[in-house]
Amino acid sequence: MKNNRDPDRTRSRILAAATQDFARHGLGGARVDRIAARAGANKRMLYYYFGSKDDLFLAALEESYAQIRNAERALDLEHRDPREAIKRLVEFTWDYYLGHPEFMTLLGSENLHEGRHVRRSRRVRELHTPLVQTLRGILRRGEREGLFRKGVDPVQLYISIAGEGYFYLSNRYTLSRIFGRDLVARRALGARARHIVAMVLNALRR
Amino acid sequence: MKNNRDPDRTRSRILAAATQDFARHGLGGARVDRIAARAGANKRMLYYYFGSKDDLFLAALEESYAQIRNAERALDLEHRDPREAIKRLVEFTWDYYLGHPEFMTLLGSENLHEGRHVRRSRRVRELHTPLVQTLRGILRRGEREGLFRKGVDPVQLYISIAGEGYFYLSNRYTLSRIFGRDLVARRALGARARHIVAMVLNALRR
Amino acid sequence: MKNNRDPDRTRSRILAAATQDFARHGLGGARVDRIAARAGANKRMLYYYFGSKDDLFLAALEESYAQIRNAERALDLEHRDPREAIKRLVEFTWDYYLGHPEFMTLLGSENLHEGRHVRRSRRVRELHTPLVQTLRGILRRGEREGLFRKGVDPVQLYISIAGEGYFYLSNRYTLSRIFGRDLVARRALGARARHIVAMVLNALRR
Amino acid sequence: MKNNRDPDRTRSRILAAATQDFARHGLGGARVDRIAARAGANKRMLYYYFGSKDDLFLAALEESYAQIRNAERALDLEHRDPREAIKRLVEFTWDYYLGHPEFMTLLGSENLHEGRHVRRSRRVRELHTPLVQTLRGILRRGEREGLFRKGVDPVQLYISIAGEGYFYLSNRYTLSRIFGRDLVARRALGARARHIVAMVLNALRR
DNA sequence: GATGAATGAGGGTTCATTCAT
DNA sequence: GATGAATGAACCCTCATTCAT
Repeated sequence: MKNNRDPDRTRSRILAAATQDFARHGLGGARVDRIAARAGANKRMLYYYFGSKDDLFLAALEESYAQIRNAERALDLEHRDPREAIKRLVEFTWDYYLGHPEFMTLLGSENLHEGRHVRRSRRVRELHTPLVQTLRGILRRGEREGLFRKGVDPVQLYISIAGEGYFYLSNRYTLSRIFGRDLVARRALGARARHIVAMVLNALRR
Repeated sequence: MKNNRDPDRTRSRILAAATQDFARHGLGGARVDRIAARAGANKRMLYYYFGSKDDLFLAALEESYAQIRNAERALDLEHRDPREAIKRLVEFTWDYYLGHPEFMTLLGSENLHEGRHVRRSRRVRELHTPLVQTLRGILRRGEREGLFRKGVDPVQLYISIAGEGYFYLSNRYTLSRIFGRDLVARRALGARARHIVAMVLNALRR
Repeated sequence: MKNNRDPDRTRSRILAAATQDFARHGLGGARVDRIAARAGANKRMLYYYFGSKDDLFLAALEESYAQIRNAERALDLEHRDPREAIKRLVEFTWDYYLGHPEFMTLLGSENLHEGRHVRRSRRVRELHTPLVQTLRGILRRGEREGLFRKGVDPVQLYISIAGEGYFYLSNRYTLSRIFGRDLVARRALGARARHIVAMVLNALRR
Repeated sequence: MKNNRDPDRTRSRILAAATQDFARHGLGGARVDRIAARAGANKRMLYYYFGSKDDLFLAALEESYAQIRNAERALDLEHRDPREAIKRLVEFTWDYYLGHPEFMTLLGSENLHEGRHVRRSRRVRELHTPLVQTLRGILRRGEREGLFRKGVDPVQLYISIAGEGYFYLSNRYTLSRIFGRDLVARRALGARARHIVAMVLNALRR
């Protein structure tokens, strides 16, 4: 059951294992040995394909960004009623974080290291141009239709939408402890989703 | 320049150095040698006063929580107009994160490790009971006075207020990169502060 | 409940704690902190009274030697029938090792370190002169009375008597394992005692 | 002078160096750095091959047990006159301890630690089954031929044979000191060998 | 493309001992 | 006689990376 002689699968198995390990333990806490073992690959292969632990981390991060942006594009927000579009985006973002906690941890690690990997990546930058355009379009249409108040910056809005979910989920352990509540109980999650939608939509009202 | 024979100062110098190093490098990335050196103390003293790296991390975290909650209490929110109180809290929270980036990184580390330190800390739990009471009171008064919509959960609201600032600031490196903007430029920071205030107050409107 | 101002008790408590710790963990494995804690004394006192860990070890060893030789002298072997005297000595030695396992461990440690403490101790040497004299006397009387064979060296005999018990008891863990028997079960201990007595008495027969 | 690329030699060099260091300094006193240096290997290799200092100790112990039992088997005791067989075993055991002092120290360490390594080792247990069988056979033949007294337990006898040499040699430093004799002078060693043979054979007589 | 063996720098922690009071 | 605070050397172990095959 060796994974010999299927370079693509070897590569992608390493990347998957790495994403998992980086997510669970952070960049510094991830272990090259563990990643190789989990991927069923020789440690040397990891260097063969990715060059270094840092490069592997960047590859994992790029891949994760690509995935969320891909899923986002499929929402088809441009052709919907502005309020509906915002609601969909809010719910999608919440659900995505909920379903992909590793993505948040990857972001956390990258920011702990002051974005030193992402800075070198052209791909990451390119992935995000469309997102801003789309949001700007929705906001404009909402303003014209008298639904939204004026002057809302699409970037600020996106960061708000993401932040409402990110902070709750990425910091769920400390928040659960300080507030004495299990914030990831099923009912709590549902309540949070409704809260965020209400917050954002109300905040945009004229 | 020995720092002999002033146990309190030695202890607090170690704690300060530790907070800094944990903030900059995360729990795993922090170095016991570096902390001791920065504190001008012998490495052994760190263990003498705190027992282990993990216990030192918890001490740093508890201290940080205590500081933000102390500052928060000084806002005297109970005796203010509900809208004013919320605005002050929002601005305070933003300013605090802005002025204490190490606090965010500490939280990030603790959550990466699934809250395993904070779980053992009674102190952290106790520090937060008053905060929720205060917020609940403000929301009630706002409802009674017809200013705020009903049914807003104080815990959810607090997480929103904090999340709006936390995500923007803690993830400033990746966000700056993906949106192609310097999010910590002075003007950008001012814009974000205004955005958050507007978001939260608008969201609470009846 | 401080043990202030009773120097003799402090000293002897330290010595007792040290003997225990050296016995349990060996010279290298013993811990100065643990000894002080167990003695309810400040660590500095240990150095005040004994000078160093090594000197403390020697003190413990000397004290232990003194105790076994004292108990031995009380057997009053000189005035007994030679066979009876040997039997008493064999049984005493066995019982003493059984009741004072820490003595064996102390000896083990000292020999691991090639006797470097005992070499400096005049006291230890002096403690043992009478023992050889006594044994020599018993053997001579036994020979004259036609009970024992000739030419048995008292030192060799003593080492045999001690060795029969020492090896069995000091190596009880490995021996129990390799022979698949619990050598310190009550019945096993009784059997060993009888075996040793029989061995030695039979070996001395004419 | 790199010792690259000969895994078997590397492994066995580490094991040999470890055996020496454990023997000389005990388990606690042995130093991983020293072992690696003496083996001409990188310290990391020690962990690569053996996992931990404790596992390395067990490996050394197992290997030492295997060696003495191997040499013992070569004595071919089953086909000899019972008295001759016992004599050969006694002399072999004495000579082996004399020639392999490290084996005694290893046993001493293991027992200081209450047999915690050997307990996990199936190999050690298995190595010793044949020995007891052989001794039992010799004793039975001796009884039938009217040479030996009845009721001697082979395990007890073996422990006596080993103990007579072990105690004398392992405790040679303290014993030499307390009796004021050099017990490892050539003549003393010869005398001890003769003493043990005489003791054991006389003790078995009918 | 793939492998097991090897490396050296440094990780957190513990130690016996001493200083200032 | 007694104490808490301080020291620096060293301990076992782990890491990302590279070499030889």
